[in-house]
Amino acid sequence: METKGFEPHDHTQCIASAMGAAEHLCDEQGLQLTKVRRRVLEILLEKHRAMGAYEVLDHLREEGLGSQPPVAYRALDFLVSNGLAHRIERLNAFIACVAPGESHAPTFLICRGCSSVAETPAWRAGRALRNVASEVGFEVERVAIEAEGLCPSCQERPEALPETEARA
Amino acid sequence: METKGFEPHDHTQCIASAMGAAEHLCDEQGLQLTKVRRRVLEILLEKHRAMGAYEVLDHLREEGLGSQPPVAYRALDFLVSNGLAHRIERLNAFIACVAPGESHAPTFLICRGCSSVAETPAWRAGRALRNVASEVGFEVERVAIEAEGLCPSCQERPEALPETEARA
DNA sequence: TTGGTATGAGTTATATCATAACACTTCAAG
DNA sequence: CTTGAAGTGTTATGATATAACTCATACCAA
Repeated sequence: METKGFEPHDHTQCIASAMGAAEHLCDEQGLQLTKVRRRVLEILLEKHRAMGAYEVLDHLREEGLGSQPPVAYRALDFLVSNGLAHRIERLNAFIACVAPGESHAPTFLICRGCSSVAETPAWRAGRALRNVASEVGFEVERVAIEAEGLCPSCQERPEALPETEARA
Repeated sequence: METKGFEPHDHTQCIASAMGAAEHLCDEQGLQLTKVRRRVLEILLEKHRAMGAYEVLDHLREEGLGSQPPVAYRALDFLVSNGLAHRIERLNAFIACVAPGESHAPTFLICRGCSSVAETPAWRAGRALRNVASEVGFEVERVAIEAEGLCPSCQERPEALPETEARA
């Protein structure tokens, strides 16, 4: 698994393989990849960026697949619970998982310039966190590791950016 | 710095020293620790847990220090920007920093049983994340590392807990 | 077939979190 | 003193999320 999100790539191929992996996983685990759930995953994959629940809902509504918030939230919860998508806490938004099936502590690099999000394999960060937790007897069930900053292309054109403020 | 949040401790002392550190820091950096800001920090320290902005606001309102959301949010933004408090993305909530002044990637252990939050020094997790980011040219400005799970005492009484679901 | 049960979806209403925009105050620097 | 920057007060609204209940469907057992 590589860091994905800041580089161009064959998107059609990328969607097809992710949907294939999702189908495989659901089949294997006896999960129902229903119409709404499938479509939500496709939408996330097509846009290939973090999307708010209401933005996803707009698409569903246009397609006559549901018009009220719970429809989108339930589908997103299903995808997140089963590792097909992730929730970006920092953005209150969702993004398709780039490597469903692989167990991984999802780790994200969030660009404050262009709002792109890359998922990256920070094994060591996840492991280090678990080690610290176990030292105090904390039992980790899930982890969110999120970095906010600037992606390579936004570093090159600092003019158009929002203000940077003092940070902790 | 030690992990704090799951252990009893001398709370009066803890508040006094944190307020002292805050005053010192503001003095040093020419920041205004105004009445509202000071009181919000005290409230966070007194409760010693993650609090939503509206919960903080309730306290301010009772004390005649402001009654509308922006009052609380501005004070909280000030505290967060200057490292006196942290925002817990997972909870949309805020908590006083246990070690203001020390530069640290804030890292939290969030108990889903009792909602307690411990801040812990996961240096290695932060460093590992920065290393990964730099490999793809991402410039990290701030980091949120949050683990959800069970604190030691909630592990001992699993009856009263909310459901655990499948996790990614 | 019928009826039970489980899961998912539809819908209404509301809770919760957050900020835009503008007016007013305060206070220190020039 | 006046001017400008920072902070605060207030109204209004936007954005995110879930409770609670109903309905539809699939599947299985009697």
